[in-house]
Amino acid sequence: MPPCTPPTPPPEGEAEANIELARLAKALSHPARVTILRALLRRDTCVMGSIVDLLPLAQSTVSQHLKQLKQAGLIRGEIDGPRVCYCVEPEAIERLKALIQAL
Amino acid sequence: MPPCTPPTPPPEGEAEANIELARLAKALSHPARVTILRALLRRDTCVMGSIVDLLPLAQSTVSQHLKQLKQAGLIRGEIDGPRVCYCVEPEAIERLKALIQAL
DNA sequence: GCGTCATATCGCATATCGACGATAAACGAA
DNA sequence: TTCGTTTATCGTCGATATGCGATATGACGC
Repeated sequence: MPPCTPPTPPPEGEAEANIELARLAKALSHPARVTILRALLRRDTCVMGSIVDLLPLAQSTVSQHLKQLKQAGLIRGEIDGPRVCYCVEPEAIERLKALIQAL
Repeated sequence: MPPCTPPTPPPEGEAEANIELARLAKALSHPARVTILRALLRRDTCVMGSIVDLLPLAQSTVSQHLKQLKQAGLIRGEIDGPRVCYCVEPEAIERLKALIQAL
């Protein structure tokens, strides 16, 4: 007999939390995106050009990664003259931390 | 001028941490895998058959997801008679929590 | 207007993911 | 040994991810 406790009913709203966590985790599932997020958190950079310099990737590829981070709600892009200034969404980061910590 | 601090050199060993975090995040990047991990953490189930019952997926698909969780080091499978008993690797979970919290 | 700079998007190639059914492999019981 | 139960693997498929160069878009200065 395997060492298992009797099956408990899955807590309320767990399915939604699982989907939300999976979405956020997916956004972090590529080293380049983790690198970008960390750089933005350090506030080293916020402009595309300098983010590209951090990575061995083409500008278009970096733009795609930024798009994914934006779609996951982890970052935001504000138009700043001819550039776009990216910054993190602190609430989303906190949400991610909370979901992971609750595991 | 965008509101950026002067560029700081990236901390020591950050690239490795980014890769490690991306690997762990990738393992959690699918709702089914989050569901499985949570069930194992609750110790509701540990055998394939009951895990399959939790999900609207075929047995072979669940086996694939378990394989990915195992390859990421988040779970372990112990042969228990004709069955396999899966359980979480607490150290890996703690590592994940630490990496996320350090963001 | 025109050109320039910075960024986003398009189009394409390749690789990986996620799903399934079918089958193989391992084990206990009869 | 043979059968049934349980899990892993294989082969295949469509969908998605990742990368690039080329091109479109948008904002500014002239």
